[in-house]
This record gives sequence, structure tokens and C-alpha cells, in this order.
Amino acid sequence: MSGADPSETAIKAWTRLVRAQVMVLGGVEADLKAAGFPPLSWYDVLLELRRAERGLRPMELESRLLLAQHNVSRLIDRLAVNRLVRKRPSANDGRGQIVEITEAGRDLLRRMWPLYRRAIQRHMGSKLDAPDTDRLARLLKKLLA
Amino acid sequence: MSGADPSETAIKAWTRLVRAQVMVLGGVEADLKAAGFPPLSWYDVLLELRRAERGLRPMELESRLLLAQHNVSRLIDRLAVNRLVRKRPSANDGRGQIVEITEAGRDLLRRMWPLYRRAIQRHMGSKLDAPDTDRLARLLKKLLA
DNA sequence: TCCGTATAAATGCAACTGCATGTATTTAGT
DNA sequence: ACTAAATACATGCAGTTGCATTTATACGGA
Repeated sequence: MSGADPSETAIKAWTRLVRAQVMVLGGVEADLKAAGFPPLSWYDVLLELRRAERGLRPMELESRLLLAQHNVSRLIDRLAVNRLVRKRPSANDGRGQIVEITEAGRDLLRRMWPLYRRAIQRHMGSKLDAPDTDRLARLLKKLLA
Repeated sequence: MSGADPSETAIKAWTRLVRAQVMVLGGVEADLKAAGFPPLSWYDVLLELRRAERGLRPMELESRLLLAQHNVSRLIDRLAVNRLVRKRPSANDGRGQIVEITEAGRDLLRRMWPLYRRAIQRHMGSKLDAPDTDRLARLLKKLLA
């Protein structure tokens, strides 16, 4: 299947992917919000920053999170206002910033994860058995390759 | 797998689903936008309206498209401003509206579909062979059940 | 019939996103 | 070294979304 037109099956898969986005991603987001937590985008940024111990440049976050430049800029702003990250000028590039996670940011990650984990289980894990989950993960990997 | 915590595999599947949302859905949206077409949400509304020949109530669109009430209200407004749909009061419910697709709306659907189809193929169909596409469609169906 | 409650849809306001542009700094060509 | 082009990031503005509230109509019980 690599012709110019998608098969009927591909279209089915497409519509279900769209719906899964609304139901599963939307569901997890809603669970987090209902518990008073910030959106997943905050979590994603903080997680990347915790992984990269040395801090990250905004443009690195941009490519890792597949976000537009201006969105990264403002997302970082919001996180900085809430003292979850800290910005400092880059030593070797006067145009650049280095963004680091703060202790409050680490704490938020720690507090969010148990609920996030449960939300993933509720909206995804509980719908598929282990072999199916594995199959789905593999297929999505191919899709993203 | 129905315990309280998701398996590592479930988490893998989750992160890939998130990424697929950005890459695949984002990719298709971008293709349409690049061709000067309105967002997919417009297409979705028009498609539902064309299927339901008699027109639909906003609340019916709401449940079919899994959108929030206020978003449907404004989405319809925008479509109506562009003469793609028409609103008229419901005969048997004074609170209600009936939304119908116009000829211009049908025309937009016809003009968008070839490109939409190609975008689906590009971002999904071409990444998976026929059996894998079928498997993905089945797994997503389970996920949505 | 009248009244309280539920439902359908719209809307004011704040937050967020996209797009284009602006500002500062680095890099490359001469 | 000097200037043009590229890069990193920020920002003004318009469009979109979420949330709470409002308006209008329908319904159900006394």
C-alpha cells in the first residue's frame, strides 16, 4: 500500500486515530485538570528538562517536543512565572537562553506522575490486554518511523 | 492488564500515541492548510451534515464530533458566515436550531477530499502495509470501545 | 394553569495558539 | 574589520478555545 490513494482500511484507521486523540488524550488531560494540575505540555517540558540535567536551549525543547518556536517561548514564560523553570543567558551564545528546571518543577513532576500514570491506565492500559498493547506500540512506532 | 498502574508497554504506547497525534494529525492539517483549505474541524462538520440529509441540531453535532457545546456554537457561526452552512429555527423545539449544509459547503467537501485523501495516504497509508494498517485499525477500535 | 427545573444555544472574558514581524547576536564572505 | 545573511528568541495581533454565565424555551408536578 504505497499508491497515491489510501485504502479504505487506511481511512478507517485514520478516523479512529483522530477519535483516539480526542478520547484518550483528551481524557487524560481532563483527568489531570480535574485534579488541579496544569496541562500535559507543562509536564512534557519539565520532563525533558529533568532528563537533560544541564538545562536546555529553547530550540532544543522545540525539536524534542515538536512545538513551534513562539509556543516554546511562551510556554517557558508561563513556567518561569510559576517558578517551575529558571532562565539564564547562554554563556557561549549571546542570543541564547538556558532553561533549567527548579526544585518546584521537580516537585510538580513528582506530584503529577501518580495521577498521570493512573490516567494512562484508565484511558489506555485498561482497554487493551498486554499483547494488544504491545502490538499497538509497535504499530505506532512504524507509523512514526 | 487492568491493574491500577499501566505497564511499561502501555506507557510506550501512550507516548507514541501522543507523538502520532502531533506528526500524523498535525501533518494532515498542515497539508490542507498549505493548500489554502480550512481546518479539519470544518470538514468534519460538513461531512456530518452531508450524511444527515435532514440537517442536524447543534447538540447532535456536539455528540458526534465530541466537541464542547460552546465550540460547536461558534464553529457553526464561522461556517455560516462563510455560507457553508445555513441555520434555521427548529420547528418543534423553539430553543433549537437546525443546521444544514449549503451547496457551497458540498462543493468545499468535494474540493477538499482529493487532497485530504492524499494527505492521509502520505502521513498514514504509506507508513504501514495493508496487514499492519488493518491491525492498527482493529486495535484502535478496541481502544475506543 | 403556574412554577420550579432542565435543556438548547449563545456570549463575555481570559487563556492559548498561529502568524508575521522585530530585536539581538552570531556567522560568513570579502 | 565590515557588511549581509542567518540564527535565537521575543512579541503584537488576530483567531480559537475553555469556562462560566445568560437567555430562551420546554417539561413535569402540584
